[in-house]
Amino acid sequence: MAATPLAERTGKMTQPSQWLDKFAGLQALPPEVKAELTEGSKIVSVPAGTLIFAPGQSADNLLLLLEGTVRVQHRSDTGREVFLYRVHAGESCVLTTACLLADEDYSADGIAETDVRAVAIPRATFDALAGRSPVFRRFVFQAYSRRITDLFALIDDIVFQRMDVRLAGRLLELADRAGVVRATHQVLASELGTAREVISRTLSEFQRRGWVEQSRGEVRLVHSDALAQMVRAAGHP
Amino acid sequence: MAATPLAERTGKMTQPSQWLDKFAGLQALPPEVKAELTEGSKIVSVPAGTLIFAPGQSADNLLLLLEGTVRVQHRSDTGREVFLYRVHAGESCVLTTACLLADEDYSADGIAETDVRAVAIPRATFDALAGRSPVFRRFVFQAYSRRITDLFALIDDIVFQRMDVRLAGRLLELADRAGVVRATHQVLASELGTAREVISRTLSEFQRRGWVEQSRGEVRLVHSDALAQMVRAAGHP
DNA sequence: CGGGGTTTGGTGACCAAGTCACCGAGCCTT
DNA sequence: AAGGCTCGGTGACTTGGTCACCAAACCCCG
Repeated sequence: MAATPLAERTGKMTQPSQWLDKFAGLQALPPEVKAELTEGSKIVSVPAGTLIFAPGQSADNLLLLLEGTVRVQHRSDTGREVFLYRVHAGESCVLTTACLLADEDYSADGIAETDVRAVAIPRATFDALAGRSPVFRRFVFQAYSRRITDLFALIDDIVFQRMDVRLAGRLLELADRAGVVRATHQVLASELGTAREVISRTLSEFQRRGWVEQSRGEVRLVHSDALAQMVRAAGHP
Repeated sequence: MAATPLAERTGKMTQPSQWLDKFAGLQALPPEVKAELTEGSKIVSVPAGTLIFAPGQSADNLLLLLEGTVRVQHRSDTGREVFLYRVHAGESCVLTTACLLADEDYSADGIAETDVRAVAIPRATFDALAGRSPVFRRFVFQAYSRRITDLFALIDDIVFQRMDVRLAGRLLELADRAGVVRATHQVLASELGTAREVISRTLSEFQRRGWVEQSRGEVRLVHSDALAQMVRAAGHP
């Protein structure tokens, strides 16, 4: 499937319900509601790096990700940024919905980390479905619930967990199948809400122990068991 | 008004819409929906200290607070607790709703800090109204939106703000009209997700500067301007 | 190909905050 | 009055964040 950056096509697909398969919570929708959903939404593609939403502009689409990842972060009054969470394919960018129906400005930035394909459900369709379908409501609130749980976990990670453990965990998450993480120290620092120097020092320590190897812009996990072990040990002290 | 601990009365009040006045977002409901809401809900009172909801038990009421405050905190895997936010009269305990409709367990504790009176909207009523009324949906999502914004603010407070500034701000919030905060160092510490020693040291410093006076279990703000000034200065660096 | 600028990472010094261990002072109960 | 709490204070140490600066790797462009 060739990339069609920024292309938008109408929702009338040859197989209307095709993308619905990606979202378990929507399978149970009655057929006519499925039809309404596919009719009333469209598929959008955006290239990596696009700012998908930002504070000060009210969202007018709920996005359900089909491919790619979106990084959600918050820019504080002091100008600095905190990474909040990452939306993966098969998930919805659900926190925008609060603003959708509340007509409030979104308070976080969403940035496409990769090329992204997503279903965009406009406000009118969303509201209609939220009114008509209990299953759809359940889907939305379930997504909420998960996201909020994640945020709570993030908060106590920040408050209680040691930096080395958090970094180890993040490296494992970000590594590709070959065990390589393509990210600068600066990027890792902002993911964890810390300073670059701290990442540099911690990675040096990991390297000294033979757990990772570093080169400019990437970290190779050569002993990911040890990292995983560190994370596990910290989970149940 | 005498305390009637744990008493529950049916929602059929002499003036059905009386409590609705406390919630601006619900004023615009059409009369018949207001009636459905007051009929289908009840008013509950719980004494200070009651555990209102907790992880592992699925919530089955949405609470709208009429009087009192509820403290919401998260107990981490490691057993420690983080204060998340406080629900005041006129607000709803909205994060439970996600779990309400999603049938998921709530991931935080809610504790009545004072005697509390609240409207309890059971799952069935909530779902019916969410389906029937766009205004009600808007109310719910607006409450969400605010709460999430607060959580984001909390996160970057934790990540970027100095402890002394955070403590100053919290003292101002918790003080009564006389400028007295009734709380042990331990309580203040857990509100801010830090250690008691840090609070003790910071308060000693405030005292040395003549901003506060301390005695067992309470802090008197004798120069709250200075505290406010410190908070203001940190807000826009 | 070589030089200048930019991006990335490394370091040391310092400060802020969290942790640990321990103590003593106030308070309550009986 | 005595013993047992809760509450707060303190010193020593570790971890993490900040600042100032430098050096190596990369990039671009003439």
